[in-house]
Amino acid sequence: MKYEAAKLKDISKALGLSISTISRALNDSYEISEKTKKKVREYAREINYRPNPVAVSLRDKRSRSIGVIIAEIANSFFSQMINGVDSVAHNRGYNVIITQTHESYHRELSNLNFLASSSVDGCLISVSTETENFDHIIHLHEKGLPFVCFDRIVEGIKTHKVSFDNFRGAYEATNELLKNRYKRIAMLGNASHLSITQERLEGYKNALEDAGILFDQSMVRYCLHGGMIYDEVKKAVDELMHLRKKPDALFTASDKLTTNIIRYCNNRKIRIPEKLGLIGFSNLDIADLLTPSISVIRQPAFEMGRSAAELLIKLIESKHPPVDFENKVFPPEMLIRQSSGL
Amino acid sequence: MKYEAAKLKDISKALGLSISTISRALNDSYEISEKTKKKVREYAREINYRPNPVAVSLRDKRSRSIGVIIAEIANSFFSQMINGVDSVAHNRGYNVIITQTHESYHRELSNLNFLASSSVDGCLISVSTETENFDHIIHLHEKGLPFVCFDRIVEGIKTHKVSFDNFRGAYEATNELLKNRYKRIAMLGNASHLSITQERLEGYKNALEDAGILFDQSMVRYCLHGGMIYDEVKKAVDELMHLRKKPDALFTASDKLTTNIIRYCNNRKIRIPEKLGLIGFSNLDIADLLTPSISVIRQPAFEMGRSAAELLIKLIESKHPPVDFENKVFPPEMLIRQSSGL
DNA sequence: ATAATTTACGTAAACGTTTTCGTAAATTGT
DNA sequence: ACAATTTACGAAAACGTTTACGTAAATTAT
Repeated sequence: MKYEAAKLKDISKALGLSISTISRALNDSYEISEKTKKKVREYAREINYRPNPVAVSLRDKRSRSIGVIIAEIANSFFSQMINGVDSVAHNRGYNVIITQTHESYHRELSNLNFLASSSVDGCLISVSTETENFDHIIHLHEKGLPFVCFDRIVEGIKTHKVSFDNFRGAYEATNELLKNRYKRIAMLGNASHLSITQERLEGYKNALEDAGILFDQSMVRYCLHGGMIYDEVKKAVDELMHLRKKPDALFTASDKLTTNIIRYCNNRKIRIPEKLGLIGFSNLDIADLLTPSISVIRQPAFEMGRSAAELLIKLIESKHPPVDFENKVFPPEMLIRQSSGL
Repeated sequence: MKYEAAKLKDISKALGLSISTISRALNDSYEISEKTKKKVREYAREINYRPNPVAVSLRDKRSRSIGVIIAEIANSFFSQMINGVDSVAHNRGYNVIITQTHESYHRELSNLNFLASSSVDGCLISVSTETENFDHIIHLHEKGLPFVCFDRIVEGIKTHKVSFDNFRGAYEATNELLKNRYKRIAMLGNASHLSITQERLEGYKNALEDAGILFDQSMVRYCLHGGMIYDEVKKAVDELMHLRKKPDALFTASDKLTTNIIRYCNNRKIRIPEKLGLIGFSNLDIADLLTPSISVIRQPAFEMGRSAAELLIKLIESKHPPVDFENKVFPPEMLIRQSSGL
């Protein structure tokens, strides 16, 4: 026994009216008498009729669903962001289809094709760390599929963007360490070609510069997988720690990097903040429970998700392509705790 | 300019063949000559044709999508579980639509209606803490919508279930505390009517009993929101801590309860494990990084997700309703660390 | 050589909606 | 009283597939 929902035909037969009359009655058309409307509405409610969204999608050439492409659900930044997306999408009657790249370009490609062929009305995308070429996205965008980029920004695409003030976050974080008299501050970044990595690097550089400290390329290391793979992080920090002049503080430029550095220091018995000052990007809501509590740059992920979803839906529902595009930049929330100095 | 995907008609016109011939060629029908098939396939590939899934859904009366109802995405257990669901669903060509209840019965109801009317082929559900009546689920299930229950089990529904050995997890956790010579072990549980809460309570009780300790009702407290709301947790622990004979150890029966207890102890400067032994359910992957490191009962969330998805898809794709139903019970992974005693 | 069968394709219906167009019946206007 | 208009509805097409059915042409069988 397959699940069968009520349809217009059922109401039509039951009331001896045509299908089109039923449809119009339920859509409150002026062409239908109040008496008929009432009768139809009552019966529809009785059998719990809901328009079949698949049929409506086919007819309207829109599915009322939006696709989301992110790296990992099991990442506090993204899961909070999805919450934001979800909250506005559901309110506006849109379905959300979430796909993960796990930081793989290949999966990003296949997810994107999947979403496009699934007739989503638009797409929210934060590219994978592996993605260096944006042709797949630009191609679909040019064919008319609405996109909103968030977090990791795609170059060369004319659309709305929701991003974060990575420069300022990194600048203030570095500055916090400087203020606490750390002298040799290293930076551990995500994949070097990502927009966010470059912006964070600039913030870090500028803070050093403003403090009169010479920028030293050897104090910067990148992790292609954004900190997901512990061994990659370990290798990078090991290198830093074996420099002739090793760092006395560390700025970590992603969520997973921050937690894996803490794991590293635990393993190596490196005391934070005495031996190594630490401040990093993180949206983990228990960063304050660690010992020492971790100073973090927090991103307003939920609000960013809301904003991205709103922009996308606006794009989808507008008749004409907008003349100019918004670039919403969210400010960092600096949560200064123990790890960045006492 | 709206996004327009290639369709059969485009190929049909281009090659001067009928739409049905194109369709059959692409579906490798025996009725079409190899020569034609080749020609069609090549052109289809050239224009990147993909069948419109909405049209296919309407035709086939199935959408190749499954709905998931959980409490919170931003909860490590659920996000890991979704990863598992996602991994098998995508392999089998199914879409995953995730909805959150935020532990509200009302939202569960509306999400379920939304999914059912969205023509999902089946549903994976872990009920909200507020849900005490399962009629909405049973009703849809009786109308033929396939369900698989996981984690929090629904009573009175004849279908596959994917659960966790809550009894054993609670038993072993309590036992661990007993082994370390804690005498007055309290339990902090999720909403009392949930299946998981009752099973965990039984495990806790049995461990006490086997150790010859009298079960004391006043040592058990429940949090209706499963630990989501700090004040609710605080109130419950405050009560425990103001008992004449206050507990010397605590068993927390959910993810959020465990982290919020740690927050409570931090605030109140209660030393773990000296003043209060602690062991709890948690799937956080940084429980080992806290000081002290937290002993946890870990649930194989990813595997549970995979299993649930596999069972659901099997249900969806089987012609006849299965004669008997599986009840997969996953064993706990006990990660004993410092918080439960030295 | 002619009948029977197979091959290779086209036509049309169906899935459940919405909407354009058409039209009897009822109402209004003069 | 008759024309003009409005009211209230039905028939049918369209969205993009898949597939049952029909059928010329090609092949095989006798």
